[in-house]
Amino acid sequence: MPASPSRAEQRRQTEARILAAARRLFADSGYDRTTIRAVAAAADTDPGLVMRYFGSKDELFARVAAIEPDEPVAGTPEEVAELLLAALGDKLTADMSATLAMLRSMLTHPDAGEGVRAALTEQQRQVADSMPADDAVLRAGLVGALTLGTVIARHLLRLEGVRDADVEDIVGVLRPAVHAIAHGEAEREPRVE
Amino acid sequence: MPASPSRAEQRRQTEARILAAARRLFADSGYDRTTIRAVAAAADTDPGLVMRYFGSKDELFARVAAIEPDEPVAGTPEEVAELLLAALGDKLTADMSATLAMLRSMLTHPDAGEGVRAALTEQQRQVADSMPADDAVLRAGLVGALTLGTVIARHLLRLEGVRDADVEDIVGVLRPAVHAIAHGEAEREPRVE
DNA sequence: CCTTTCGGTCTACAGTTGTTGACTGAGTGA
DNA sequence: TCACTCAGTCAACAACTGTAGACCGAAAGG
Repeated sequence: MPASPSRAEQRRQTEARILAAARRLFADSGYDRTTIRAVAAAADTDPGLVMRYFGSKDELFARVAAIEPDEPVAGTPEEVAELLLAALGDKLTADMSATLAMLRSMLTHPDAGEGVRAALTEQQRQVADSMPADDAVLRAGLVGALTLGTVIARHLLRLEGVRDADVEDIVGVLRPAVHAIAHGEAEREPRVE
Repeated sequence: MPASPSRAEQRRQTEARILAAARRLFADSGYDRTTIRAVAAAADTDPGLVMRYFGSKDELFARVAAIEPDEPVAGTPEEVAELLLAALGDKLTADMSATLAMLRSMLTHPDAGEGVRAALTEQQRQVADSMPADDAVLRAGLVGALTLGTVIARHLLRLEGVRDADVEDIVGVLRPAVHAIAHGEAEREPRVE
């Protein structure tokens, strides 16, 4: 066994521990209430090291709270609605360490919401492009709002009934709603599989 | 003109200035980033006074971030859905100093989300009671999620298209969705007025 | 008019924060 | 082997925080 791993390897491990700890703490406690000292302690290292490796608290946060954009969506309005429902299902299923960090911290970061806003806006444009309606941007925005609200309700507020429902049940209840918002009238829901 | 208003009156005015300043700052910057000193400065008074009048930062916060519960809702599922839409319309219309404080600060307060969660849960119970479905709690929660997401999208994120849309348009787009979530199938939307 | 009350101000304290810089010791390449 | 690099440690900083308490001066009340 390697009693002393190579220096490069050691560094990689330490950085990874810091990132993991930061992710967890930012997600649990938000930006302000997460201290460099706490991150260092949780990563079993020193505050000075955290600074040296990541520059500043803000840069560390940026590394951890970066939002990977959703899959691009396109197609007929019905197809887009189904794609959005699938994406929502993913957001409700995944372990959420990233999304949670994104949500809680973004809402507590100095320029709060900017990250979430950017991500939602991007998705919104794509969705809007797939609809002919002249209130397309509004409709696309409202689908985003529904998604955001649902994720917050489940993961952040842990709202009774939403917290521990099956993801398929949630998506099932939301399906007619998403279709109704995305294109004028409610669709008869397609039998999946 | 009263060069020197009565002592009691003076006190009332000062307290009011402090409360107004606190409401604004908590809403704009969240709990942690709002300091007693900043509140005092904005109210053109002294940090010590703020402490003397309100006890602590936490008590001051509780005073301004208290959520007044929504109107109770009841009736047939259709009626309940319409009541919820009306309540949503109100939330989108009002100047939101209270609701904004509630949202932004609640999400940044030490025990974040507890207030929002409590308010939503109460409304949720009422709504669930009005539906026969056995997934009533889930459906009620999702209506709450939609409401929450929409308010956040408009006031906090200021999402393009949602930010400056007419409230009636938003409610109009959301009507079939709310009906679809609240009771299984989408209603033919009632012609209002 | 004189004492009491109390709104308002000022100073200070103890703790925490992000951040810096000097230092140590072990791994690394010549 | 020896100089060098660099991961990791430690102590300290300046700024800022919530909070406490002493103090002042004018209104209130007898």
